[in-house]
This record gives sequence, C-alpha cells and structure tokens, in this order.
Amino acid sequence: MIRVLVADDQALIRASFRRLIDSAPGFQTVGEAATGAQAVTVGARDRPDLVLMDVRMPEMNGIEATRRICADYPQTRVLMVTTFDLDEYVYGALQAGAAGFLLKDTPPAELIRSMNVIASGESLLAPTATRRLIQRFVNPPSRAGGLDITEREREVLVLVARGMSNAEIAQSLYVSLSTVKTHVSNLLTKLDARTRVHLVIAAYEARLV
Amino acid sequence: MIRVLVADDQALIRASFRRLIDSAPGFQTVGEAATGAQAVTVGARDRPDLVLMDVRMPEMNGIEATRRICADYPQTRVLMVTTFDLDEYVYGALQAGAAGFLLKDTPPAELIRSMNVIASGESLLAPTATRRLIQRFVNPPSRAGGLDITEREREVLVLVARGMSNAEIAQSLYVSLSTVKTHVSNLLTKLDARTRVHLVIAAYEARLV
DNA sequence: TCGCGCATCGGTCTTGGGACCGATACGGCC
DNA sequence: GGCCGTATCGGTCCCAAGACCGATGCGCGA
Repeated sequence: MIRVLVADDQALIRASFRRLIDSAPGFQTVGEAATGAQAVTVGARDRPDLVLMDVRMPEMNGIEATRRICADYPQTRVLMVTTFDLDEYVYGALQAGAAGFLLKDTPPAELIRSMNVIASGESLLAPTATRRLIQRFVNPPSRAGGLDITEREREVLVLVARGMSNAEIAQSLYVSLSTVKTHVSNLLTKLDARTRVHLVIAAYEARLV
Repeated sequence: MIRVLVADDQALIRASFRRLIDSAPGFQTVGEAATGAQAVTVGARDRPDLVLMDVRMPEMNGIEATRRICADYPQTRVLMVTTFDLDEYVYGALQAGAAGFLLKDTPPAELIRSMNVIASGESLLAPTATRRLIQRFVNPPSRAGGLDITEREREVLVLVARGMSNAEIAQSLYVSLSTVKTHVSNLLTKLDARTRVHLVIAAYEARLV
C-alpha cells in the first residue's frame, strides 16, 4: 500500500485528489496539507511514501517544501503537480529533489500510472518538461554569444583559458608575442577583466571551454 | 497523418512495429530500414515525420544515424526504441538529437501515445532514463573529491578561482600576503600547475565553482 | 617525547603579465 | 579617396606572481 500525502492550498483540489487516490488499488491517502509548511510538518510526522505537491501555496511554496522533505526524508518521493508549466518551476522542483513533474490537466488514469512509476523509484515528467530538460542537457545555457569579441580574440581567449602563456599562444598561432599581448590586452578591456585569470573565468562562464 | 520510418535490424521487429503503426489512427508507415546507413538514406529521401530508431544496428548504429538525420532534417523527430537501458545510449541519443527514448517492452498503447507526444513536438523518456537525466541535471559529475588538498588550501583555491589577487585573498582571509603566497605555492605543486591560471582551470574542472 | 603535517609569516630574486606608447597593412564601406 | 575596424608588430615600464630560502606554533599520533 502506497501512502500518499496531498499538498494543495485549494480544498477542492485536495478532495479531488483524495478521491482519485483512495479509489486506486494500492494507494491510500494518509494526510492533507494546505500550505508548504504544513506539508513539511505532516511529511515529517506521517512519513508518506509519496507526496503530491502543488507549487503555489501560502506560507511556503511547494518547491521549498519539497527541498526540506527530500533533505530530511530521502525515501519520501515527491511528485510535483501544478497548473503552470513554467521553466523555473520545473528546474526548481528537480533541484529541490522532486522525482516527477506533472500538470494538473493530466488524465486521472495517467496520474495514477505516474504515481506508480514515481513510487517505484523511477522518475517521470510532463512531455513539455521533458523537452526542456533535454534541451538544457544537450545545449546548456551558453552565454557565449554575449561576448562581443572578434574571431581572433576568441581564439586567443580559449588558449588563455587552456592555461597557455602568451609565448605559447604566440607559437601556437604562429604570430609574435607582441601580437598576442595586444589581443590579450584588448580582451582584458572588452571583457572588463583585470588579469588573465578573469579571462579564464569569463571563458568558463561563457562555456567556451 | 504522421508518416513513420521504422529502423531496426530485425525484420520481425520491423514487421511488428509496422503492424502496430498502421493500425493506429493518424499514423502510417512510410519506410523501413535495417541499418543505420539505410535509415539515413531513407530519411533523406522520404522525409518521415517520425523515426522509430533502434540503437544497435549494423553498418551504422542508431545514435549516429540519429545525429545525421537530426542535423540534416530538424523537422524529423526521432524516437529511440531499444532493448537495452544503458546510460551511454540515453545520453548519446539525446546528444544526437533524439526526442524520445523508450524500451522495447513498452506496451503498444503507450508506444502509440508516446509517438503522438513526440510528433507533437514534445519529448518523452522511459522512466529510468528520466531518472538518470534528472540525476545528472541535479548532481552533475563532480570530480571535486579528487583534489588532495587541505581545507585551507581549498578556501584559497576558490578565491583564486574567483579572480582575486593574492593581496585580496589575504585581506579576505585575514592573513598576511606571505601566507597566501605559501598556500598558492603549495597548491601549484599539489595540483601540478604552472600558474594560477591552471589553478582556476582545475577549480572549474573540479566543479569547485 | 618526538616527529609530522598544517597554518602562519618574512625575505630575496626572477620573470611573465599587463599598461601604454607607437607603428604598418589589409579589407570593407560610404 | 578617406575612414574605420582588425590583425600584425615593436618598445618601455612597472609590478604581481611565483620560486626558493628561512622560521614559528600548534595539534595529533606513534
């Protein structure tokens, strides 16, 4: 029997979830919470196997509540169920430790299936959330385009970020030391850096390496 | 009508998928491929909306075929369907551009639903793959433990990696410049670095920043 | 008790890094 | 033709960085 806690600030939603859960074989509602703080409290007291967590709640939002529950009781699995399909919600929930993220318009049967998946230790996301997560995995936010530097400067920058000295860069690019120094100097100005260390940091932040 | 290409080296599997697809409303099989190379060829010729792609195939594996198809025809969506649930497969497929990743033991009805999701532009993964992707998102591989340095040295290292000068670090830690220099010097030796730039690189590679 | 690792501090010395000055050449653009 | 951005190169100057030497005090385990 999978013991479920329902956390949502709307009583109607809670009741609806409770009916759905209790009618599903193998599931049982063991508690309700109307705020994030309540969810944490009840989660600590009743140790449910699964928490259906809303994001927007008074006192404490669902993300923060998820963070605390997951931190204190890792065996408790949290399934985020929200009306709004926002990036920050998804990323925040996952960072907080949620095992799943679904929208409230998910058909009941699918919700039950999803709860089984989550309770079994696997994870599951709404398709839109999946797409975004994959997107971020494949193409992590690269603020590289923000660097307003020339192509040659970019080449020099990556070599600097590889730890090469100006002399080594000069050899590598078949130019004189003076030229490299000029490029580095221009880079320092353009990127508002004091030393080449800042250039390395900028390169890493821009995902150039 | 969603036009589907089935790529799998086993004729039995292809036939099975074809029957399933053609019996589903809104779907139509437009081609088959027994190798990755064939999949690329047929994909280029027939421009299917969706490709059911196996990973292990002769001539060219499904990952590489996916990479080429996605590179040339971004509107073609690839759903990876494989027997084996391996990390490299999942990550490789996603990097290659696949929009989904399912196991061959997926029930037919769910496969059809998944194909609808994929065709609609969203993404979908098998629960085990979802869990792993989330895991990697939340807790990216951190080679931080590998650094054999003292606690104080670690503190200095992160400040170096933030771009601070030795003097600034000294102020920040309420110690003398000499002390900082000693720590930096020890760090350079321990991490086999020639300059502080290498320290910054090491810090970033170790995910210390 | 002695040794060892760690953190702390000071000194000297060399060198690469960076600021700042200058210059030439090439290509695109109005 | 003239302007501008870019890439190239040279020189001078200064200083932070780093190597290398020394030292002290503290805690911990053999």
